Amino acid sequence: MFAILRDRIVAGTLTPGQPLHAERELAQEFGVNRHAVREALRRLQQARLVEVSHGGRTTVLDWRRTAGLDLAVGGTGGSGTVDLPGLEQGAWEMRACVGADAARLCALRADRPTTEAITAATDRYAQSQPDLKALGAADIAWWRLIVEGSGNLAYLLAFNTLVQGALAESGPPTAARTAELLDVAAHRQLATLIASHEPEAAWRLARDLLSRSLIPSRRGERVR
Amino acid sequence: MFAILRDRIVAGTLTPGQPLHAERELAQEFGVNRHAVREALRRLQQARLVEVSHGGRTTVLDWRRTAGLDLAVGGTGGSGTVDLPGLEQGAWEMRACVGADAARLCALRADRPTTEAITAATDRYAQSQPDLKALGAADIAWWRLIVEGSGNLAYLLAFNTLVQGALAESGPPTAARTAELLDVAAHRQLATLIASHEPEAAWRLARDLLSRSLIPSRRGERVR
DNA sequence: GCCGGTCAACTGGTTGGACCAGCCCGATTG
DNA sequence: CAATCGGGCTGGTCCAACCAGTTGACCGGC
Repeated sequence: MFAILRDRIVAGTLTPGQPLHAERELAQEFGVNRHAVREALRRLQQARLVEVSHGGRTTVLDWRRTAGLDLAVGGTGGSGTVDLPGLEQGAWEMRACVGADAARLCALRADRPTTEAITAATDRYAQSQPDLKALGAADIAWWRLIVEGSGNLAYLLAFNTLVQGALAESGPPTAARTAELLDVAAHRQLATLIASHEPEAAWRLARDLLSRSLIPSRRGERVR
Repeated sequence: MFAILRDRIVAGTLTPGQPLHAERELAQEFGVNRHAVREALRRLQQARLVEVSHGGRTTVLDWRRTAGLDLAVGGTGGSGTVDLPGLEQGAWEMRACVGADAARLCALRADRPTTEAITAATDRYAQSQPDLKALGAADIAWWRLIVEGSGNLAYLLAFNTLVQGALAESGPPTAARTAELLDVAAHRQLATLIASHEPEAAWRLARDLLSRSLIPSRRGERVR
């Protein structure tokens, strides 16, 4: 219900400004109770995909202007992720951009316990090396420590969204992503740069490391 | 109802793993019908602040690990923004980081109509100069074009979240922010760099422009 | 003919109560 | 003691009203 309407909105089947059917009608159309409709509409409202007004009709919003990053992660697992061409590519670019700055801020701000925790996590990361799946999980845990160490709440929340959303379980990792995961040396070096508080070097290394999984952008090439 | 529970969770009054009261109890406590409780819980669930399981009890999640960036923007206006110390500072940093990369990608990818639209928006921006409020609105519209021109959907969605959330209407602009808004020359120059497809220079200028409104970070200084 | 108030018919918002479905845990029973 | 069963909790769904705003057509007076 929620997922269906959401998909229709982002797909453009329901255009911005267009009034949705009345709750009672929707209930009949979907063969479901009106309360179920209302809960779905509440979720659409929170996702800022529709606007409801007491007495008036519920209208579709322009999601490109109103929807938030959490659009990338459906609901609590079950609802299914939204299918937006280009979103995954964008998520990887965002990971590279924000991850690098998080490493920089972490090198700038992290206190002793934090840097030690990162070093310890680096060892755990190295030890889970043969298994790609375990490596991926350890990589996420490792980055989480850095993002937390950056002291930037917005980065932390965006990190959660990306991990649970567009970056989660998108099939087998690409060759570039595999290469990134296997480069334990770079991870170790980044941990060292953070521990020794070298923001600029940490930023540069993190940027290089995270940019590997990106499809190179050429002039005029639009992401879809 | 939603806002109250949300605030209790992020404030730590309700700790992760702790089971929430039953829906029927919550309805009685808040003096409201159970259906209203359910709608609030649905929203908490979508915000990934609680986990509900049929038959079991609804439990509080660790929002630092699960909540997404949209936590920064309450609901549709009315619900009120969450009060999370440090979130606003983090949001400004994120704006600087993502905005700069968006400018870079825009310079890399934007086609002719897009660059022309940006140039036109720059003029509109310059013309709304005396009024700080109008200038701020024009600034947002201007940046929106750049973010859209970057072809990165994740940036666009995050931009929406930031604009409507932590960055929205937080009192009068600071002196640094005012200086940024009044620097029409920098805006114009950035538009030129984008139109002439110079990603590196665009990135550098955007980064400088957007970093002005930031509180400088010193070693060991944690953002709260 | 135009203006302005009124009212009926929508819209979403809330309520109460009943019942279904899944989980948990203690009592029962082998 | 262990496996099983069942009752009483949990959330999930439904029906049937009624409240509360909004809208627009209608009708009277100017």
